[in-house]
Amino acid sequence: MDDHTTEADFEHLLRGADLRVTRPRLAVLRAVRRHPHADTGSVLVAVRLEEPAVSHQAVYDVLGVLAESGLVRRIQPAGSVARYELRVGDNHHHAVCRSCGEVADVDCAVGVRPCLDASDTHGFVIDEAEVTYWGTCPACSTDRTRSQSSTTEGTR
Amino acid sequence: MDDHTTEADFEHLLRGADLRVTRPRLAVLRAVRRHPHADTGSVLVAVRLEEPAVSHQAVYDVLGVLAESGLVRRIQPAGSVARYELRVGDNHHHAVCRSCGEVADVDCAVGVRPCLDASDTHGFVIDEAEVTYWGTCPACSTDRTRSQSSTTEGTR
DNA sequence: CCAGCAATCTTGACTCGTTCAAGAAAAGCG
DNA sequence: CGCTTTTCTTGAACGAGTCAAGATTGCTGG
Repeated sequence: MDDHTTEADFEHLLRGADLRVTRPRLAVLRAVRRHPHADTGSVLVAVRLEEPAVSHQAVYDVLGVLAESGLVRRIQPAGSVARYELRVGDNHHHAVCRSCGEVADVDCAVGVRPCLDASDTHGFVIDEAEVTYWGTCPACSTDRTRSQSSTTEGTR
Repeated sequence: MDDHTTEADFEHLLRGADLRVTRPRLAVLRAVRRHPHADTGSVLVAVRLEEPAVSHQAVYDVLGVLAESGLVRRIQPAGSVARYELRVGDNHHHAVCRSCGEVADVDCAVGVRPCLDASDTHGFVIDEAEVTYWGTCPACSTDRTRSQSSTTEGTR
């Protein structure tokens, strides 16, 4: 639950990115640290636990600039809203549950930069390869086994 | 521009998937064939060129069932709306332009099923690995070179 | 070839994540 | 300690996608 990144660390991160240090920004960073892969709404709720006066727009703005500055990473699996995480810099990937949307970190087996070498990129200048693993999370796997009958399951 | 898939082929595809053959569905299939990676709005416009009376809801429904049945593939890069393509069955990937959203097909260099072997999936049962290459398309690369001064460039 | 059922489509309202805009607040500089 | 610029608040708006109810239409069996 708790983490070792100190308040001062966050302050350094912000200053290092030429961003002003504000209460909303620190609160957002703390929220994202506590809730990896949280969507904007969850971040907003978490932020307001410590800073009740922060507007939803501020959270959108903050997450936006933090993502642009590379302090947080924004992920957005198909069919899901935007989610955020603090873990940046290491090219890791994500497993997404098709039924509940749960996200888990996955270190690429191949090592750093998985299959960044695409054969023919049609002239595109590629700077990043993102891998998303689709499947079923442990919780949903169990549910499925139990209520085997459920018809409408696969996609949607 | 034109394609070799005949009307009869589409009919077979639909019947094979236990789907009724309707004018809207055939029109959607033709539209997706003509416009690979088109979003729903573009598909709607294309459909109405031949079937003016088709509702937007019908297009959503049709694209939905076609995707569920595996007759079309739905892709949705972060920050983009849903896009569709006919090319299914071969595990190919996509290059997405960060500046204009253009999408191009990319055959994975590693062969079939790229890095589907994730090291630790935290108990997730993975059934698919999706790779998205992020970069700049040829057109946008050229633009960038020309107007080198542009400051706000990177993301967004 | 036609009746009947179920799947599909039309119409129109509505949700929800996200963005836009304008003015108030506060961070950091000199 | 003011000033300038960034950041935040407030409140409205946008747009992709969804929901719901009733009208149509595809397909099956007689």
